[in-house]
Amino acid sequence: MPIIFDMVGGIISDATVARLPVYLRSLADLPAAQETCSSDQLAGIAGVNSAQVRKDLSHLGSHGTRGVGYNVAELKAQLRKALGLNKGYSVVLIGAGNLGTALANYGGFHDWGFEVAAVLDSDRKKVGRAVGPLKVEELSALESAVRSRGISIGVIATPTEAAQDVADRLTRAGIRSILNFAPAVLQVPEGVEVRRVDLSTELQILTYHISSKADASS
Amino acid sequence: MPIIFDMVGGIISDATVARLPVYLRSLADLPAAQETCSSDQLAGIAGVNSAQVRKDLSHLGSHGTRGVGYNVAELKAQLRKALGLNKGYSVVLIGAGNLGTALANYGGFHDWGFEVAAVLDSDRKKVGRAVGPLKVEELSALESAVRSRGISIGVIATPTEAAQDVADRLTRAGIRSILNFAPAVLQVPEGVEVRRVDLSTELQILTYHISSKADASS
DNA sequence: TAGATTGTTAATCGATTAACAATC
DNA sequence: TAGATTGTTAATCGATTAACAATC
Repeated sequence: MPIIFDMVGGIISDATVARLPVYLRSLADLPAAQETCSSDQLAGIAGVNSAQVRKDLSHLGSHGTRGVGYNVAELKAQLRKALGLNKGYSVVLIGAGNLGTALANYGGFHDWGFEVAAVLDSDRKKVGRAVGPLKVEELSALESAVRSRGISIGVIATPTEAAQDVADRLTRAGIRSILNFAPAVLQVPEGVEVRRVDLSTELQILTYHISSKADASS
Repeated sequence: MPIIFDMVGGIISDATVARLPVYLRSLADLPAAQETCSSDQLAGIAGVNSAQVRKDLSHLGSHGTRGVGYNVAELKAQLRKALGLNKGYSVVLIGAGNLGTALANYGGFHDWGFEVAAVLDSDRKKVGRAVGPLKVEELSALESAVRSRGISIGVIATPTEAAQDVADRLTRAGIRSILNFAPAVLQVPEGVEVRRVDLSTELQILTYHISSKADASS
């Protein structure tokens, strides 16, 4: 389990880190005029316990005001800073199929300072095709693209069979952060972080609950 | 926290349920000839502790054989059954943009018995457009589609602003399981399960680690 | 039998949350 | 001041895992 030292010298757990983007997102749902926000209100929007909000935010060295709450603008800035969103990040996207194309065109990327700097595909037929402002490149261009364009994040949107090979290439090129949309469980060296986003896993978790509710009521 | 009774009358935690699809997926990575699989091997592929594998599988009423391991085919069948994958599920997809189209065309759906039975969009310009074997329909067709086509799962692939309204419509139509790709935190009534899949959240978790590693080494 | 591996217990570990003193 | 809300402690709760008897 990765343990990261925060600014105060303590630790921020994975669970807390995973909630920070949700808080940031939740703050956007507040009325624009609202300058201050209580842990209770934020908890309501984010769907968590208010003590948890306060505890999570205390890791940021965030300073709310007792009796008042958190300054919304300040809190947003602190969350952005904690998440490292003050820098820009270049992303390489591998796989220019349906999903890859959708991801490359996804506007939400830019809002948080992410830029798709390269789209690669091993399929010769896709190479050269336009994807947003980019052209699909050969997969063999991966290493040079990563190095020359300062890419720090790899997004895998290939078929399952290709995912492990792509992950290997990414780690060999020095990438330490991978977002994997292929329904594969990747093996990567120590120090490389993989986040797996899998549509079928999510659907299967839903169906588990559907079918166990049906069982319970029969 | 939703607590579900399993076949043995005990409970299966959310964490365990979330690992079941990963085990199922991991079994596919075994050599085709391999008939039996130990918890240790499965743990290696799935990236978890072997005691956890055994504990998780024990909830299924699964019966491995001491000294031998788990019968692969049998275990697959048990996982599928536990996840409710023996039934088919009809899915309504709302939002026929880049992501929605990619999801509708995603082949992995079918592999697990999911069928996209309707694609809806509130944008008149998209209505009528072909998406795979379907035609995009008006959002107002939601309720009748859900009822007449036996739809039990809603997938939201709309812009953020529209997501809450769509969630409201889905729950009003009787949907109890929602997969939400919009970067919104949805408010839904008790008993409705929402799973949120958010690209920017995932990327932000990655950047947290990138930037905190950079801090630690400076 | 000896070796392997499960199923399960008990210990550990970590995460959540209630509660409340501090304080705006 | 009185009311509100934070920051933090301590209690609870739950999840992970080491360990090992059971047993193939």
